[in-house]
Amino acid sequence: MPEFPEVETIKKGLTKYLVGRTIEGVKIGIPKLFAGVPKDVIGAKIKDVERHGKGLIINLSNGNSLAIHIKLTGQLVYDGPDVPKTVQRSKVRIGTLPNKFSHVIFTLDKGSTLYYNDPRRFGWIKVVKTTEVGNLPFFKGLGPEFNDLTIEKFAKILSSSKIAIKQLLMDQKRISGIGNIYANDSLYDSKIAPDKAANSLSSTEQKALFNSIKKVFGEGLKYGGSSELNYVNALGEDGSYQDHTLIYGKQGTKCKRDGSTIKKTYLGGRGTYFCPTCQK
DNA sequence: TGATATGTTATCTT
DNA sequence: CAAGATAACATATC
Repeated sequence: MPEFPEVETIKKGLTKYLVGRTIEGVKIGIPKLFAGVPKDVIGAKIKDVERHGKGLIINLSNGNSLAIHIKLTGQLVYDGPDVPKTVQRSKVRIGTLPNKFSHVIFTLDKGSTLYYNDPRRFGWIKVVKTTEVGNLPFFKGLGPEFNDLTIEKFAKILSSSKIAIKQLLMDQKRISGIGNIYANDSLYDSKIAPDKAANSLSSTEQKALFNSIKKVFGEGLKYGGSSELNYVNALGEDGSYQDHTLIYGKQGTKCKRDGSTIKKTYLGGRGTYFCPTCQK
């Protein structure tokens, strides 16, 4: 799913290709996905791109911003004459551009285009004043970035609730950026059971988990994100973390540490993978 | 054909 | 009242 490593990868790509460009037009196929009016972005230059948790913000020169959340299946794909010929756009997840899921299309200067594709239409794009982005419910409720946390702050957050540790990690209001894949993998890596009460972790476990999240985030970035569903980067390329998950999606296979069969259950309505013997 | 996937938000329950 | 639990959202895919 699009979590920190995926959205950060998109942000880097968009920054490289969009900054300094001018939006010349917007074509809206599904109005629900675009809150705002085209004239508030047309003619504006793109200043920079920010990421907060799993959300993206494209700041414009006219005082407005495009606040974007791609949720499960959104894609932001740039196409233009400056895209290197060596780029292999995903055949499986995109095919041609535009395609039948290209619900919002931004026409940019120099013959380039930014496509917002979203088969499940869960995502959103909102035009708001740059100064008001922080008032949108999603950004307003967002907890601190995992990468900004020290072990001390992290430990304090964990000890604040007896909710299952996996659910706490995925609660964007407490810590932002962690979703189902990296929550499962980091808990496996640190040998902690997903349903263990967050406030019952020892300080050794807290540190192990902190380091494991850093590690799996690093791996996610290294492999360009996880494309097991619909994620692609800003140029439409697949990531490959889905081929390197530690435990996500591996139910029925053997644990690499002790050979036990990996189980799948549901915790908070979300798929949860764990080794029943080495995660305690 | 119907069960399945999930990030966020809304609503219900304790 | 707040924290936690559960349902809803949307729809392509297997």
